[in-house]
Amino acid sequence: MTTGRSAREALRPEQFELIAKALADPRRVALLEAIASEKSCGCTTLRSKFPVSKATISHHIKELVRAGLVSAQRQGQFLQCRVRRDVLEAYTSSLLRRVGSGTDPAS
Amino acid sequence: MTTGRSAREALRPEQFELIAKALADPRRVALLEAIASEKSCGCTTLRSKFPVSKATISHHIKELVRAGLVSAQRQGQFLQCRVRRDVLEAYTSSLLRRVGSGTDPAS
DNA sequence: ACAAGAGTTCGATGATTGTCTAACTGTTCT
DNA sequence: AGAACAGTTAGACAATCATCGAACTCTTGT
Repeated sequence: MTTGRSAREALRPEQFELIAKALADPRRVALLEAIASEKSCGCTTLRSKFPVSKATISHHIKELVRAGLVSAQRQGQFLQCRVRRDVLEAYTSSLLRRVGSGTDPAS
Repeated sequence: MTTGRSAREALRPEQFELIAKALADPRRVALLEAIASEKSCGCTTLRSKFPVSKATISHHIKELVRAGLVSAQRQGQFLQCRVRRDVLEAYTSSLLRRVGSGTDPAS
């Protein structure tokens, strides 16, 4: 389904920073991992996997959405969230590009 | 010089977390970027590029070394530090692998 | 031995942040 | 309408962290 070109190009510095900060908390990465591996991933479902309150889950999801790593939409009373793998890949690409040259003497 | 197999395989969770935290500070990423683009990169050289004290530079470098993203050795009174690009790549690989499946319905 | 320079270590401080409880909004079902 | 459930928001608190100045170690050159 072609993914849309969306985040394939470079990230804006602001988003780069938001992503890096979002990934800095191990719990949040675990959450991201759980979202990626689940089909439906409401707060309550996720909450049953982590020993944190639903307020904390909600907060983490908000941060992940703010960083662009996750897209979420209400489905009735539930929250449907999916991992934006393209954004994650854009981040890793940007990171490798920024810290790329220097080691290889070919440049 | 074949790089050694070093960090090609998966990172230990502990190091994964250290790296993520190390990359969370924009200044530290900028520092990492500067180290990657410079040949010699002592604290004083780096300090001239960022408006921070040498104590702060030293602290950031220590964190980068602790995370394994940079290797540093004293060369006389100077500090010689290089970016461990293999470790950075191991991090991005681990990240993509962890948050990998789930979006594609093929599994 | 002495001075100057490069980097480290030590507290201290202000800002950020992960977490909680409690109160709130919105949805679904009877 | 009312109860139960899903998620959000607000305020508070503790922990972490980036930063600094100052004192320290180690090296180099005189």
